[in-house]
Amino acid sequence: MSPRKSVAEARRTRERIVEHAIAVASVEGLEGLTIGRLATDLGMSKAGVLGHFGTKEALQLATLDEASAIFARTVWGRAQHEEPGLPRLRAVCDAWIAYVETEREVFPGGCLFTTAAVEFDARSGPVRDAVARMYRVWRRRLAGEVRVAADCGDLPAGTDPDQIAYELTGLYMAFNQDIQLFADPAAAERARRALARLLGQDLTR
Amino acid sequence: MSPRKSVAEARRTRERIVEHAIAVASVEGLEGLTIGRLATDLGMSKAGVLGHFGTKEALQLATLDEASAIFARTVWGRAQHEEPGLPRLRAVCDAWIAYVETEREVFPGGCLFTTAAVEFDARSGPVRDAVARMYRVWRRRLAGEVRVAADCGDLPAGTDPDQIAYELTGLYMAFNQDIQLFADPAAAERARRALARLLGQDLTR
DNA sequence: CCTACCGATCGGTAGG
DNA sequence: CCTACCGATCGGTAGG
Repeated sequence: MSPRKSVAEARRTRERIVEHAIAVASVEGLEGLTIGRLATDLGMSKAGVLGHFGTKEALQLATLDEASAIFARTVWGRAQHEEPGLPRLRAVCDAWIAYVETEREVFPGGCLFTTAAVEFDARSGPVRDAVARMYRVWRRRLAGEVRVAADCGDLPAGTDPDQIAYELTGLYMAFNQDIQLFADPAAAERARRALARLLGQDLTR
Repeated sequence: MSPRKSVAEARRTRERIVEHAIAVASVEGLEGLTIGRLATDLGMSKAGVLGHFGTKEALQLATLDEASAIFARTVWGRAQHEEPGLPRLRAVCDAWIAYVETEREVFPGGCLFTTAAVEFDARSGPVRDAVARMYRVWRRRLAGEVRVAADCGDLPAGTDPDQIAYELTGLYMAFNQDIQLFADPAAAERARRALARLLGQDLTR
């Protein structure tokens, strides 16, 4: 019997649980996510699932954390090599559109953050706090990139970074809705047009 | 014993249930809404609550219907006397901002439609269908008002009504989030500025 | 509108 | 990681 292998296997099991929890939560919400459902889907016992986290709340936080890592990797990571300012901002927004459009296997019910934000925005507790913190970080990063773009003249002088970050957030919420609620094939096109108005992006490229 | 009075009382009880269901659902969601919770809050038995609707799904649909009536009355109703086109569109958007800001007693957890849309956008069934239908109607009305405004020259000639309606939806989703998740006092100001950009609205009036 | 009840499922624990 | 179990609550029904 090898303790090392056992530890590695346990970690792998935990990863499997979280990965599936993300998929379930994107459809049912973080509250609709249940231990029993996860156990059945993964062919485990409820105690086996819960043992990795202790409480449902800890499972929710772990699910949120991993979703956050995927989002950062997919959207922000892809734009990291671009120059700070408008080039990187455009790359981020393009990656964001692709993320909402193509990550349907990871998030079959759409962006988990949109779901979690609306689900917990009227509650209190650690999950709500985690969601709010993630949104704040994301908005601050967006606004920072807008600021650099404005400072170097790529965006108009009077540009308000927080305002643009706010409008970008709304743009992607509506985009997510067009895809999830209406399954509208024109959704991405509309999102890109809104983006063009906001950032003066070249539509023809 | 008066059958008429009894019927009227039953209707009044039903209205009380729906009114409270709206408040609870705006915080907990339409799935988080439970018969037992309603019964306790209203000092009734579960059977007494459920008897008015038959099933939880029927209760959810009744709650959604009443919320829709309130929304239509508060947002669209207030602008009805304005001239079709940009004047009415502006009045609708102003009323919409006021609605999100001030209807906190009716919707303590924020706009029920935002919550319901995200909660059901990845599911199937009558509730999802009802939510989608309501959003479609609302978007079509908005787009119609934009079209009139563009036709009579109050908005630029190339204006795409569906595009504007899409961007307006996103604007209000982000606005709702700023209020609910961040309790940001600058939320309304930001929403008005986004509106100004979108509709060329005069900010000084 | 009530009491009394149903089977199913919830999050979680004990003990191994 | 499992089985076996806990009290609480879920939506819903029977009968009045």
